[in-house]
Amino acid sequence: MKQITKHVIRNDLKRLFTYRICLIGFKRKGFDRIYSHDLGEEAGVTADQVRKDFSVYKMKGNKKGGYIITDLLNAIDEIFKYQNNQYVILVGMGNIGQALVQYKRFILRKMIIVASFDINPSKQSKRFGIPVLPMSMMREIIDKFHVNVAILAVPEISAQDATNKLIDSGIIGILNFAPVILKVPDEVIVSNINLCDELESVIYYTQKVM
Amino acid sequence: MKQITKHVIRNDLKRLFTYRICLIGFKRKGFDRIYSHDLGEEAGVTADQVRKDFSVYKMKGNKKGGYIITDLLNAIDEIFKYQNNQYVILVGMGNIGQALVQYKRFILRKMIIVASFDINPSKQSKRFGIPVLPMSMMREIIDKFHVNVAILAVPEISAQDATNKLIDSGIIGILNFAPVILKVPDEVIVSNINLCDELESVIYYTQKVM
DNA sequence: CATGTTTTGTGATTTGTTTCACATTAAAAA
DNA sequence: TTTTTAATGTGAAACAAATCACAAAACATG
Repeated sequence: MKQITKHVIRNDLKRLFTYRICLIGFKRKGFDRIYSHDLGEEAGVTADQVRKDFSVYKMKGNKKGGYIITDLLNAIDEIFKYQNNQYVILVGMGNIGQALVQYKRFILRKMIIVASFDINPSKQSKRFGIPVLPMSMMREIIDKFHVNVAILAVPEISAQDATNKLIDSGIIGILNFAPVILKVPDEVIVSNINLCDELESVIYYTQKVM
Repeated sequence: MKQITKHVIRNDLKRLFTYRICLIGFKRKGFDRIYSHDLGEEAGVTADQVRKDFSVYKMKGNKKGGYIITDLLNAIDEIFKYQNNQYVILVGMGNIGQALVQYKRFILRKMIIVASFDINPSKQSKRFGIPVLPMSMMREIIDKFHVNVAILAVPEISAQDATNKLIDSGIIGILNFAPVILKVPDEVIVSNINLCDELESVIYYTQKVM
């Protein structure tokens, strides 16, 4: 029962996500090549760091000519395996849950919320674009769509129960918005997003600055 | 114009947030003392790490008796200065923005969204519990409530413009939900929450496991 | 009251990450 | 064609973070 906290993802992999955002931006602006220096500037890291990261993942550029943006994007896509749609489920149709269901960007990245679950039957009748189902149907949906990953957006108090049910139904990865450290078996991945902590940390640092 | 990315906050400070969550949980269960071992178990870190963290911040326990939970919570509160209400503003009343405005937990942590801003006048008439104002009123509100920190939940395309306006109006800390690396002056803190990246990283790791 | 046990507190060590330094290469300039 | 310049690529060095090991303290027990 080891808990893997926040930094589920290694820093260098996180930077790959950042690089991708930047690269897409450069591409949109009409560039097709990029120097480590410029990408670093955009991504907020040193040029050394950029080259080192690419070096680790065997992404090659051209001496003097920089990196070809499309190649980099393809390499990153390859690392994160973007060929196929990834089906996920969502538990908890409160404020956060509803926002996530309507969040368009997931689909652009081939991540599809196939269904959401809520204990409250009144939520189940409302129209959200995807089915809102009772918890009892969880296993059926997970099996049907071969779902591995769930987004957990339930209140703190029911987070652990929901987690147990998810794991019981075959889920092995959870993106958790509840401010609770979930107890899960070793093989289950948990990544926590704590909105209060994030906001608070910004406030903390702005006060340090002054 | 240096961008401070994701890890705005040092790892040890992040762990303090985690410890607090756990400590509140233990307190609720009726404990008033805690051993580093048990807290570590709950927080998903080693007991050594817990003691080391507390040691760094001069939080003292009692040999053989463990730590007094209330003392720890007070010490953490002291580090993050929780005496006063912290006023923040929100920009962008899309899905995410609306969810954040209704997010109860901010208030429990004395973080109060005093107003939100949206260019769309139709949003301004709707009832969300707090005023939804045109961008032109930003400076007035920031001055009135001495706001330092803003939550940015606008579409990617308008994120940089909104950021410029925020900084221009005196904001020095931004919690950014737009998938863009914002260009800001050195003294401005940016913390990025990229929901796609987070979900994707969970998917990535579940696929590694299998 | 002495002895054993449990837990904190922290310097020393190890491990991990970032930065540095420079060899290598390719293009441009002379 | 040779020289200069500007980039990548990566091992080595420096730095940062986590773990280890154990001394010190407090309590429990005989």
